[in-house]
Amino acid sequence: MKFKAGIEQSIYILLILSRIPHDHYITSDDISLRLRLSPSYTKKLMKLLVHEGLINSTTGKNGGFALAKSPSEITLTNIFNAIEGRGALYNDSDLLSNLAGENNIKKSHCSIKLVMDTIENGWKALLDQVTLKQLEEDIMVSFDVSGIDKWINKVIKK
Amino acid sequence: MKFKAGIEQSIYILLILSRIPHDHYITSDDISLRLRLSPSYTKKLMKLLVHEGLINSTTGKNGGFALAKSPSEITLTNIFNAIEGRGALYNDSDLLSNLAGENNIKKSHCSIKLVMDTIENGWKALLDQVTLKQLEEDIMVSFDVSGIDKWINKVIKK
DNA sequence: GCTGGCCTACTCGGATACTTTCTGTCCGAGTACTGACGG
DNA sequence: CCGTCAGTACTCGGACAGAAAGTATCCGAGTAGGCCAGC
Repeated sequence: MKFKAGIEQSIYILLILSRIPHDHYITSDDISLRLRLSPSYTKKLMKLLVHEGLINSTTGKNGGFALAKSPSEITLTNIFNAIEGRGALYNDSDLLSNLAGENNIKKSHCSIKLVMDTIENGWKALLDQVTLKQLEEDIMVSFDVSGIDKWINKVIKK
Repeated sequence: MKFKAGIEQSIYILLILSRIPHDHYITSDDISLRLRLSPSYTKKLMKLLVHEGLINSTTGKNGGFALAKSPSEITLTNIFNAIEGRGALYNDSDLLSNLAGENNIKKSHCSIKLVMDTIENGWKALLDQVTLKQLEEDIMVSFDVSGIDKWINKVIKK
């Protein structure tokens, strides 16, 4: 039970995309080069982000990726759903009926499942509070972004 | 990113142990038989629970396991720590320095790491609110436990 | 000189291997009961 | 008859495979720009 590494990588990918001027694109290869990630896996992640509707992709020469929403509209929940999928954290394997014996269940729902769902919802609520915009602002405090912007201007395409 | 199946299994193991009279023991094989779990893996899980100090084990003939704490003192956090380990949910892979370029970090800590830690703490707080006693009471509502207690009286040893 | 079509180069996208984690198994270490033997 | 001692049966405990998920890769599909030929 750990975050996929892809979660962190996606965050950085989106942070880069958030600094690209409107109507411009950047290739996945440029991003993976900068972040020193596997180019193929970066593409795979970005594909997932496209599916989730967080970013747009343009194919062909001068193609690339761009943010589909404003950074303030993208939350960690979105990223989490895109990369980890929407499946529940917890799937009960019906141990309760084994424990209780057959024909002894009054409720259809296992109460442990209920508790777990509650926890999962609380967890999602935590993720929902954090937007990409916030992360970006936090990052900007910790170092000078001009170097990044300079690099971005070199690699973006219209 | 999912709960290990072992988490749920451990919960049920502990629920069984919580209904055993004081100073009595039950073997892992009896438990795995009742819950229809792999006997070996059940032992493995219970070993982890012993390491965490949640249950006691006695070896030898008439040996077995028993709860080491009262159910009200055992939280989901304890179980989680025992099974999943105490490692952080999130390990940053220092992508920030790749993004920023070397020699450009003002702060020593990546702010994303900070956000993630905040979320992880919130998550642990959620788990901490749920005790084994609560789970037991919830379960008792949903079905008749007399069948379980009867079975327990048959298999426990002093 | 302008327009249309074709070609090429470059992009994303999906099917395919490799690695790590999780699950499950087997055999050895240790202890309490049991039974026999001797006093 | 009672106490002691050794054997045995049963338990947990740790080292060893198999399965599943996560990570990384390669090659094909598709598009936009550039070049050339024809008008």
